Amino acid sequence: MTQVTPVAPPPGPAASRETAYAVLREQISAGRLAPGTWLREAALAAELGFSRTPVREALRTLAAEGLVELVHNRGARVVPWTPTDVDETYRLRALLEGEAAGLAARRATAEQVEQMARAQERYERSIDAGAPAVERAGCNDAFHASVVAASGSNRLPVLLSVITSAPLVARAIGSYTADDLRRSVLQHRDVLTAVQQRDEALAVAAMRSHILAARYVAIAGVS
Amino acid sequence: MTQVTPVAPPPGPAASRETAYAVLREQISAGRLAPGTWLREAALAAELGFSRTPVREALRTLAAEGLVELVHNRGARVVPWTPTDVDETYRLRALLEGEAAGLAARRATAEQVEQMARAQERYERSIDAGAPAVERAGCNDAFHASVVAASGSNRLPVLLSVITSAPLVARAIGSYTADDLRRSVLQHRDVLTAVQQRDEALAVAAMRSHILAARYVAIAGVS
DNA sequence: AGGACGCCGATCGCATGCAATCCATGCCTG
DNA sequence: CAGGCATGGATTGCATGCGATCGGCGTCCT
Repeated sequence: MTQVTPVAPPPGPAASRETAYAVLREQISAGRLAPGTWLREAALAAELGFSRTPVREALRTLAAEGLVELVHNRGARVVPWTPTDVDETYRLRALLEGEAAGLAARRATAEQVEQMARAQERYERSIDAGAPAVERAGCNDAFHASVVAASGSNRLPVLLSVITSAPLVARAIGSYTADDLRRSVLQHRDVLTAVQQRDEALAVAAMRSHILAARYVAIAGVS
Repeated sequence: MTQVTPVAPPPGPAASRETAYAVLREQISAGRLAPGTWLREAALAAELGFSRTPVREALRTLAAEGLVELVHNRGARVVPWTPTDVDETYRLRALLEGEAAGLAARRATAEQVEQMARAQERYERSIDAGAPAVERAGCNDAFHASVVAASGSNRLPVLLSVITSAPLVARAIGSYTADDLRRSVLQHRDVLTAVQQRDEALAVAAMRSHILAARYVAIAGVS
């Protein structure tokens, strides 16, 4: 079986469950745990140094997000990502994040717009500096998160977390060409400008086209 | 504390967890467990006749769906539904179910279209027969579910289950006027026709307007 | 009297044990 | 030799116990 990273004993409340969740999610989405791999509670608990309970709860969370599939008395199996899945995910992201951008344009506070602008600045700097893919991906995530936060919706973050596989996006960003990166930056800027100008239609359209365009790179990443 | 229905010992695998989940979800969404109520694992376990483990997992699922809020060392608190929440939920449903209807128009199989037609027939019959609200709501759900199924998407059902509170919808349908019911039936027919005619634009628009219109009744139901 | 500190109870987080269930393997039978 | 069946092992589902942590309340000090 593929080895999962052994981790140090963590502090804080609910730390074991969250650590198990974070480790598994990272390993699965990064592809280190191949699709089809069986994840056994006891084995994971032993490797992570926890008991079965937190591992079990982490697996249930992952199952709710669709990353693994629970089979009674068999264990949890990593579900495979087909190009169709990625396509579907990105289309839904475009729908939901487009809505988020539109809401942000309508009702973001000055503070939230400021947050978006800072995130965008960091994103541009990380690209100009030729930062490693994981850092660029983090800055990209931060910008998207700032838009969702600026939407003021309580449910959009939940829905997006269900369908957005961060490491999948990271892998896609890692394989961006120079042109892809430039386009990504400029599309982010369009979204930012739209929100600053309270241009709802542009905000929706810019975010939608940004994600629908990124879709192709992401699809290529899994096929 | 509000009493939860004591239930008989259930059969089958994972029965305790699923029963606890079903009971709690029903009680919460129907309003028998008032918003703000604290749900304690030990107390629920005692009332339901299970141990804390399945209750605990049920609560985590409910928290993931946003029905309750977990607070460390305090318990789970029933999250209140404000008119704003209902509005937001219905807008997102309109977005997602509109997408579902569009996809259905594009790629539903003959079998799936047949399913939709049957569900619609049952809905119309239940209304003509003056069936009780809970049955009308069930038929309504069945139609919407048939559209989502016809979309062929694996993720739309998951996303919709996260934001759709069935009993909330049921309560709204219970307070429909005769005109509301007629409108609902006719809008369903528009969706069905659109899918049959492979008219994607109409499918999206009809479903969206159907849900956005129903929104006002639902909002009135919680305020 | 007002505020801060410390103790105590309540509650969750995690560990572990037991029982039920399912799959696979090997044997027996036709 | 093929098919069905019984048995054993592996795995999850659930129960329960213990420790950690947080909130509430009383008390003491200022």
